[in-house]
Amino acid sequence: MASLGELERAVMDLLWAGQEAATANTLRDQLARTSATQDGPGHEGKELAVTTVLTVLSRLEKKGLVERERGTRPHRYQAVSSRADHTAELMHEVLGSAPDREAVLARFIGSVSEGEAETLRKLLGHL
Amino acid sequence: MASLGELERAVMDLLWAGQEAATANTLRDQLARTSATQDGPGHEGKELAVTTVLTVLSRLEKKGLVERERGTRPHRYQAVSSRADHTAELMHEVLGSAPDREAVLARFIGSVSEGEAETLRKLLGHL
DNA sequence: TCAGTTTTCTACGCTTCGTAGAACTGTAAC
DNA sequence: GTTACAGTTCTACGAAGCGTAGAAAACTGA
Repeated sequence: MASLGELERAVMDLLWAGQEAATANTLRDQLARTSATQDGPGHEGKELAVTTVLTVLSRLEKKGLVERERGTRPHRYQAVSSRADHTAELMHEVLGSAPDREAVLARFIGSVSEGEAETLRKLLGHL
Repeated sequence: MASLGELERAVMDLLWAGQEAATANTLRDQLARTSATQDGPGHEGKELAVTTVLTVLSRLEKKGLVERERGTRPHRYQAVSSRADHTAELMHEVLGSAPDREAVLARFIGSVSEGEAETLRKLLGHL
């Protein structure tokens, strides 16, 4: 249950980018703005209904990616884990499903940039 | 377009396991047998229709995971790349979607077993 | 209590996947 | 070369996931 839809991902990106918990309305506005800027001029930002955003947030909550404060009246939503954590977890998930983990790691390392290889060496150094 | 359904995955597992190209019928039989043994006794193997297997193979072909020899009359199907290659590619895909690649790698390395860390060190050594 | 805001319920259309019948096609034997 | 059969493609349906949002319910401030 790892894959996200397009809008779900867009919402997660916003939650991961912002450091504070956000309300559905805030997110709705940000979605309008970001899609307007990123998709270039002429492609006006999607004016989503707030209910749409709320539905998506509920689904993300059910998936365990988002948690909400139910106390405050406009509920505030935030990502459960950082994007980096989440992505790393995904990578482990992908890797975990393989019986030949070492072979996978070999292939993986084989196609990593030199800069990243260096990063990895450093990270592995102090273990 | 990375995720596979349950049956699609089962078929890929068979294609990855066998070294030779297989026909739809062969796969149908293997599916019946493997699900019988793996799921324990009492759970009889799924007797799928051959058309079902063919449909799945077509879909896998469209996804670029499988290729078939159209020359021979019972078409023969085989995985385009090894499971290890495929999995490693998936990992790169997951990683590639992140703007903070180094942070992801750090988290990833952080939760790798010591044995695998050793493997990684060796792999990174001779680059 | 009332009006406005926020959340939940319900729903519809689209796509993917498991599943397979129906129809078509190639092949081998007669 | 016509026929019978194995193999392949076409078409389709039901379930689930996702984008989308209206309608209804719940809440809050006045």
